Amino acid sequence: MHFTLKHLRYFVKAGEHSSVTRAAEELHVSQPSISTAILHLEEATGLQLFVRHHAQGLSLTPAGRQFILKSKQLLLDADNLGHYANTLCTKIAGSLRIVSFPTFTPILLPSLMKKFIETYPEVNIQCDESHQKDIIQSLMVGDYELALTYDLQLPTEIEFEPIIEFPPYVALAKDHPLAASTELSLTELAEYPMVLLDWPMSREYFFSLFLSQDVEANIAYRAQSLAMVRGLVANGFGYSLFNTPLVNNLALDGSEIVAIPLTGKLRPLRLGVAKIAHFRLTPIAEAFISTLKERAAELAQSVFTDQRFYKHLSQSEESTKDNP
Amino acid sequence: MHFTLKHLRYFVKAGEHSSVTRAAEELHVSQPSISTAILHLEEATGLQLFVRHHAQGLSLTPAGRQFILKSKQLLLDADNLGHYANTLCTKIAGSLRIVSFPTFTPILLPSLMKKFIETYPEVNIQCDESHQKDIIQSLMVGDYELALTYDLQLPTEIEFEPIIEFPPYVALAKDHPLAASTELSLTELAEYPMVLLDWPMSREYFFSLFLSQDVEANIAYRAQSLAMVRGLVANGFGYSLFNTPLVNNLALDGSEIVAIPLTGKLRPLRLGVAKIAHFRLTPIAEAFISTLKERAAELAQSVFTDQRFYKHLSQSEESTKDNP
DNA sequence: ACATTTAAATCAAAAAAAACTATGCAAGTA
DNA sequence: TACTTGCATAGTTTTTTTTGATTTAAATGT
Repeated sequence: MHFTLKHLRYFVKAGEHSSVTRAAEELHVSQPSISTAILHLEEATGLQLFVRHHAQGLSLTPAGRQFILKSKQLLLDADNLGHYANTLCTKIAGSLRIVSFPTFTPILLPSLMKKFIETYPEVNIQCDESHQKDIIQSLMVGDYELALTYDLQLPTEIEFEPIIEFPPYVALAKDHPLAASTELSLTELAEYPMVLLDWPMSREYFFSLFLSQDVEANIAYRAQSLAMVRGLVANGFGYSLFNTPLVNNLALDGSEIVAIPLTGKLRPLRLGVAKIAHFRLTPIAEAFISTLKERAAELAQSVFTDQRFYKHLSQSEESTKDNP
Repeated sequence: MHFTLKHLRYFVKAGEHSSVTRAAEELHVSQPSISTAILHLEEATGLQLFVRHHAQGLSLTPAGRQFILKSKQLLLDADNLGHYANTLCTKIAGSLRIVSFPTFTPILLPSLMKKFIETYPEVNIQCDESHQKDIIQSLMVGDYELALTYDLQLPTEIEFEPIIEFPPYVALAKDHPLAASTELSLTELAEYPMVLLDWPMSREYFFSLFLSQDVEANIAYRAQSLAMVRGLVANGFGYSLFNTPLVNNLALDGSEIVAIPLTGKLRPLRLGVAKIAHFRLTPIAEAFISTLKERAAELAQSVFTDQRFYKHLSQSEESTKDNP
């Protein structure tokens, strides 16, 4: 025989008042409900919890006194669990786990997380990086509540809300023959050697761009990291196509890169938040999304704008780097 | 909306197995039971606990992962409460509260408690002293589980099990005119001054003895403590009637007392254990009663026997005190 | 590509638990 | 002695839980 929290609640109230009737009043139930609950509990525990006094209530036995203490504690714990659940789903406190696609993560997330933590200091953010397939997989399994990624290869079970649009652009070494162009087409580029970011989803995306222009890319080098692609481009191994803003035009070895806009109708990449469809987000996640939107708007006004069109980028580069 | 321990149990099992079906199997309930319990819990907490996967179970959300941890803890606490109750009503460990009548308490209890604690070192005994009225009162209110007292003035709600019988005897100063008698009757004593232990129940008992012999006592002094009665008797203020064995024949000031048996049909006092009728005793109390019975048997073979008949007492006194 | 399997949600019906009203009973109170 | 108090019990009704059957939708196998 098992006891329930309700049994304990009834018992504790009766014990506190030394009265079944008063417990019933206070709990807004009938007197027999309390009475039978106590009987049940005595049966379940094998303890005699009360001494009954005719016409004047009841009083706890020594065993009952010992048992009521622990019972109160358990009820408190149960209430706390309820409150905890409530906190999890209403208060902006606790922890948030997100995954993000690696290209823009180091550009976007550090400042975003900083801003978020300033507003909600009680939140602990864990942000991991994964490729699209793993992002989707771990979202589905519940390892993360949210993902920041591109709207590519998403299954129908994943809901996507776009935030920023990134058109592709060309990245060249400063001394590349085409480095002085104000804009370029994929057709013009095709004959030059290209450095490819050889990641599952990115690879297919770049190929699709060339396909849409009916040309074929001349892949000279493949690299497995963005830093390596930048390094190869800056050192003249070829051009490359990027979507995420360049922001900083130096490769890790200090050599310079130039960004040039592309002509032609090319599908841009849309960065946004992905989550499981019809998934009820915690308020932490909701808050994170709105902070992200604010931050995206800010960035669109500053660094990202310069990047999106070559003019802006070159202006900012000329003013920031070449002039002084 | 409230959740129950059962809901938590179902949820935790499902979470542990990432499967409603397997949880149902393990808990020997149907699959819909688990399913609805989880739904209910999600409703009650406002949390999305699981991500559902068609045809391959479900997985905990980050919030669900946080919630399941605390849920497991609460379930453990609940189980522990059950075990605790079980311990209280089966294991000889914990605490025992008893009351005892003051006349024999300092003679009987110290050695009895020592013996009991040696066998059951995990028990903590609290033994208080009270007069009969308070003993009964506090038993009824559940302040104590057991009482050690005499079978006098007990209401029907109190169940009494006799353990030892104490006939009354006379206590005299060593130099009292009657000190050499081998036995005495109340009629012989009546003319001498008597020292009365002036306690509620004791008083009535001693009077009833005289009443049964159709004589009246000559109360010269009244005292409110046994030690004082012994002192007065030893210093020649009068004789007194005792029931509890003398054991040690010295008053607190070192003067000596002599014990002499009484003739005539005199109601003895029966010492025993009292508890509320139909009250389910804890195993600690049960164990205590059997230890008490053993100890009573031992004492009846030694000190108490010498006391009950004057011959034995004087022998032991002569051999122990006068000879060396 | 289609059938089969897997596993959760849903539905309606049955069973169990809990609640209520009314009543009984024993002791205290007027 | 009649009246009140307060817990226990009985019988009913309501609510909750459980269940078997069915549905749904994705994964798996041929």
